[in-house]
Amino acid sequence: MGRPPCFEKMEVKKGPWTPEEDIILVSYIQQHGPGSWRCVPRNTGLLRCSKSCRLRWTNYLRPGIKRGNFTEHEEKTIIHLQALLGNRWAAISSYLPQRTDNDVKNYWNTHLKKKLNLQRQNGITNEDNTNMTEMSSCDNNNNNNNNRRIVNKGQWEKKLQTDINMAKQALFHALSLDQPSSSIPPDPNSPKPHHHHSATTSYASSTDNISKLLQNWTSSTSSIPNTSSLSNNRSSSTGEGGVLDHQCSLFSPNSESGSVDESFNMMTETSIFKGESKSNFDTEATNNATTDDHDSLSLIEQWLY
DNA sequence: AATCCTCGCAACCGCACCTAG
DNA sequence: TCTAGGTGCGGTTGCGAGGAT
Repeated sequence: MGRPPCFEKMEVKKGPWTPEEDIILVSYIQQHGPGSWRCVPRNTGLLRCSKSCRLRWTNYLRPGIKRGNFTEHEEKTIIHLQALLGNRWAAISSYLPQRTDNDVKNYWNTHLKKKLNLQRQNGITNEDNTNMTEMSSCDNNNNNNNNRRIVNKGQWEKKLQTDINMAKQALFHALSLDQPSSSIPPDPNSPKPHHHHSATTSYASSTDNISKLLQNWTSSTSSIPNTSSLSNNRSSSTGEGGVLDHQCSLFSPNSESGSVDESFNMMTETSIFKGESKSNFDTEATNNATTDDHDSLSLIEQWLY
């Protein structure tokens, strides 16, 4: 029973992705849009499992991904949301459209957790850091609050409960609006809020990662891999850097503009991956976004910061 | 210069949920 | 309604880079 398989089982390759594989995947997604991951390996000839393709796209190749150091703003957001939501990285990262859940998770595990533990041990006193300590004590994996020197348990629980109630109110307010809006963070309790949202939100905003990748690759080799998807791609562009040219023509030239709102506007205007963006964002609804949306968002932000 | 150690990140794995047939 | 494919998410691992010895 069940629906028929999209492709027969085949040998899968594991380990790091090569630039050639990246290009194949990117060019395929350019043509077909993200989704139907099960069919990607068969249609592209990639010897990768569908999961691997999806992961590579969402965590690395997807345009608009911001790499490098986290800002203080982002750090605070993660700390607060982690305290509120626990280790729900997809939900947390949906508040940081330029960051992937994997990035957030890694950053938490490698930096923030350590940082917070250190501060806890040092018995920090300033208010901001105290808040961080309080919040971190909610870490699902760190339930040992034995070292906390801040306030007594009753006090911080009370404070936390107040914070959670405020957040709930803000979220309820935001989500109870009639139309969806890109400026409203998705419901963190929603089971699948992340990938489509963040992917499309920033989709047209930046192609830095892919452009750099392609530039490096095209400069290091004189021939494009001979795959059907690539040859199709090249047919629609000119010259040696066909794939890159194609990308540049598709994506926004304002790759350095960091604004999420700008990115979203660009996305709605120049929607490329129609399947993905259409299913998750109604352009009309976005254009009709009211000032209430902004009020709601600012309420959440007020609480956060 | 060689070896060891630590850290950060990309990728994999397994589970849960959703959905088409 | 049941079943199996498809997808998303969180935890974990493995590897490479850089620093320390």
